[in-house]
Amino acid sequence: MDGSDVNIIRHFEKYCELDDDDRTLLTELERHPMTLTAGELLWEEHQAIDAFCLLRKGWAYSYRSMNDGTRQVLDVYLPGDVIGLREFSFQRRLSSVAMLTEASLGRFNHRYLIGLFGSSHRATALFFSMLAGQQALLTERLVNIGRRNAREKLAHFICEMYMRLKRVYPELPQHFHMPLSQQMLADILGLSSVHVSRTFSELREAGLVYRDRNRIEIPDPEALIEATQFSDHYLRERVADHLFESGKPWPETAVAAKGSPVGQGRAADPE
Amino acid sequence: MDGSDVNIIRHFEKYCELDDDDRTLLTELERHPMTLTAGELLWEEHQAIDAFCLLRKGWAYSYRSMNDGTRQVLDVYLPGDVIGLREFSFQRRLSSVAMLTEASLGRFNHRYLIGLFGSSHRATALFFSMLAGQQALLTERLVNIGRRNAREKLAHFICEMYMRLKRVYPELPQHFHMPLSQQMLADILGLSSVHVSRTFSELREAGLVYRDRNRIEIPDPEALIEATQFSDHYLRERVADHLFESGKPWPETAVAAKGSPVGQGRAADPE
DNA sequence: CGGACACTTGATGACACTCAACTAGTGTGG
DNA sequence: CCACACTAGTTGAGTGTCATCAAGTGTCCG
Repeated sequence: MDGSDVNIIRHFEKYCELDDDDRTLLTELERHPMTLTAGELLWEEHQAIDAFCLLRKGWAYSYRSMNDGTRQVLDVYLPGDVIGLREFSFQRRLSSVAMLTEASLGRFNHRYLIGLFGSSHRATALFFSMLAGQQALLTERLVNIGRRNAREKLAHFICEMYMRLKRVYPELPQHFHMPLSQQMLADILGLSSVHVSRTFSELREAGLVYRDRNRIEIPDPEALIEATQFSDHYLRERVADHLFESGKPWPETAVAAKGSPVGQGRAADPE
Repeated sequence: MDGSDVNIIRHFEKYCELDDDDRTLLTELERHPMTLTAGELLWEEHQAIDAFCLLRKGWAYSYRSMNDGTRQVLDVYLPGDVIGLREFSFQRRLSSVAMLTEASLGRFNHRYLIGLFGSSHRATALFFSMLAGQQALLTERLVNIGRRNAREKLAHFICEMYMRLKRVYPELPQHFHMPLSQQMLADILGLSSVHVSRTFSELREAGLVYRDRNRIEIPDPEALIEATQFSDHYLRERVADHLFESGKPWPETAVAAKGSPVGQGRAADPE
């Protein structure tokens, strides 16, 4: 289950190879963890920015509150995720962050991050990669909210969580704990909580997803993936190691490729 | 008008201060531009990734195609924007990119970017900042699509474009050229083109936005901003210069702040 | 002049929202 | 141990926003 601790450094190495110096630099992130309880706020929209956080244990989420009292959840964070990276270049928080469970967090600030830029290409690439990965999650959620119906939205989201959890906990069985109320799911998916309830009933009747309180069971993952047309492309970020070998960079060697689209002619491999 | 060229380096300096070496490094990006015509594809989803692009002139957009033939637009790029950064750590394109107008692009690859990580903290921070800024745009669009009705969606989007254009072209008057068909707007906002048409009529009747083909006029920007509750927080990214001075980084000096949320007590200034 | 394309307008219906009543589980206090 | 409150979720009825389909207008362009 997800009570077991995640080895953060080992988790990072899924994104980008690291050497011993990198690892030493990054263990700093875990030196002075703080603990928050479920429901507690990490920070709120509009506050001055003074830190980023590495989520070591537990679940968290970020959200924007609307004037009419509704809200939109932007991210759900799992152990190993870095919170607040997106606000790197802003003066004030763009979203609030709160805990979904008891959680342990390591803090670090801009100077640490910029110091990292100076100390290690690989660590820099790692953070760049994590930011890119979060962005990929966001674009997928955008598609989900903009272009799918309630059933597809919910099924797709559950698929995504399943896949993300599997990445963090490779041994994850076909049932798992997902500490998200139906109201929270509604805030994530741009639905009403009532409709989330109905949609769960639909998925249960279709035999795709069973739910009991916060326990989710996916009897047949393949079937769910098929039903939602889920593709995990956007969850497979990894910085190829050979990129760090010194090689010929563009644009120095670029041939002016006037009029011919980049990559045109290189057809996508059949998956 | 937006026919006039944007000085890219000067544009970058709005995001992060640069020294002469940084500027020299970055001018490389413009050395071998390529030109694409309106409608032309830069790349397609699932293709192998071999480059990023700096948009020097013109407009572009990225999108995801759905199985049912609809699509979701993810970004609209303006001169000075970097395209494809989000795919930094992926093997294949997550979205297709096409031109909205004739456009000029500078290409660069991973090695150039990673080389930059080694050459300049400031340039690294600049790219980090651009990635963060694009993510902020995405989160705002997520809120827009998830939690607002058609009228608010359209008005908010027009506000956003107006503000973004003003950042690139400070002299922008209250009317401007926006090369987006109603179908395209529908694909951006998660609506149907028919409903976009109706919504434009509504905005016209409310006296908020007048439209003639691709020309948009905002007679009273203040009124529109007020009506949409628009806030430009998320467009104001900038890396503070003092962060580059050597100072005490966390987490080395972090005091374990057990149980007390980061930033708690620092109330947001009244805006 | 004809055809393509972008947009407009009307009619109809589906999907999801709101409101409201109800159930089940959980915690609290007497 | 039971009464009560509180929360999360379920279900039904009525409503509304927006999608879809279809017909029609205007403009551009050869």
